[in-house]
Amino acid sequence: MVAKRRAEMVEETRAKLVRAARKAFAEKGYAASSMDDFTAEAGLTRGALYHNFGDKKGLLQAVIAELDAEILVRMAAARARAATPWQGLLDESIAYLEMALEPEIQRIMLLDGPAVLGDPSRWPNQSACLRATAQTIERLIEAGTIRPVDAEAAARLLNGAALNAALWIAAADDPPAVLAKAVEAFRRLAEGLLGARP
Amino acid sequence: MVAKRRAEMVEETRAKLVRAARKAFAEKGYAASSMDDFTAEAGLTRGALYHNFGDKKGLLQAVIAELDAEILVRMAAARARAATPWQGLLDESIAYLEMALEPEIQRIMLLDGPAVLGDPSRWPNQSACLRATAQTIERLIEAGTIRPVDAEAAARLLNGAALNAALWIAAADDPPAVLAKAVEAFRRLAEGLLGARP
DNA sequence: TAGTCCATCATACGCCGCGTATGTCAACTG
DNA sequence: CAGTTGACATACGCGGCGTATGATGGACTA
Repeated sequence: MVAKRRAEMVEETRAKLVRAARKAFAEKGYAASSMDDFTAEAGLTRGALYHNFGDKKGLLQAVIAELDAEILVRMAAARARAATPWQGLLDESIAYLEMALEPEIQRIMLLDGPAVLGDPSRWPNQSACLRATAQTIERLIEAGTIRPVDAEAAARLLNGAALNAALWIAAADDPPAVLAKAVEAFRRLAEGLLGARP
Repeated sequence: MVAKRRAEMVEETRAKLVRAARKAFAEKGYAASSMDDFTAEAGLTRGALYHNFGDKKGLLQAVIAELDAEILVRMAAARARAATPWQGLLDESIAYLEMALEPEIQRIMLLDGPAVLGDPSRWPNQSACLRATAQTIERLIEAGTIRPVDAEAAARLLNGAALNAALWIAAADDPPAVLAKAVEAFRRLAEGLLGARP
């Protein structure tokens, strides 16, 4: 147990801070989260935070990077389960929509993230899940499933639609019912990307 | 000049505060805007602010209500100029997208607003421009132009897509070029709402 | 193995901004 | 014209952030 390596201890400290911050940000929001509070909860002080992450925004970036990686994995899993590539695009988008309903993801990545760090496409990790969707779209274009279109633009629009729908659903009185409406409307919009029109 | 009525003076004070706050929020963002600073700039103190708007969030709500009303007018104007109702929906959405590029609207309504006040559909004025879009869609359904769909869901998705696209465009290196891509992709998505498919 | 260095974190300090409690004056009321 | 109330200014305390400084214990060298 004792005599750990230096790198291990640093990594452990960073993990503790990210975990505590993630919890605090999700529950109270970024602005209302006191650094003294959640660093203490992690058994540390603000000194460790400033040393490892520079400032409060740096820690938020780290938390977002972690969340983004998790989202990426879950979207890929949804896409992999689909019968066709087209259904894969729909399923990964719906999966994104459902994930965006989780308070942790919604509060940190969809509300505070853009407000504090600016547009997601400018984030350090470049918002991996956005690029993943763009790649999915590009493959569908190459396969002839959907008409040529700027993949990045389409991905941004689809993600934006899902994001906003998630906020709407989460604030609704009857989330499941509203989720169904949103999914149906989303499918209709996405179908606008499909092949030739009459 | 002197001997103004009480109600007039109050309205003037509120207008001054809203104007100063709107400027500060747009330039520095909500969190970085010091109430002491921009109240002083309006020739007042924080006392007036707390008396008229309760707190900083209350003032943000007032600023947003003002912006929302302006957006509503401009969207209606864009829709009115269109040749057909369908083109009206597209034009009002594109107008929204372009307005979302303006730093004032983007910073206050799209970034800080949701982060501080939560989902726009829960705002006091209920986000008038969202309801306007929903109404436009309902009319198109009644006219048979687009297939039946939950109008509110479609409106939320379209607005969300436009909103996110705006953030993307504003942060891009070549905004005009990216705007063109976004508009084209948006049109394609919206066409998914149109009549029967093959 | 002893000595030195430096990364890692804790502690201490000052500044700023928010919210509230209190004070003041002009405007309305009868 | 006296009393009341609304509209705003002033004053105070608290909490949070950032930085500067201090302490400790691995890691490397000879």
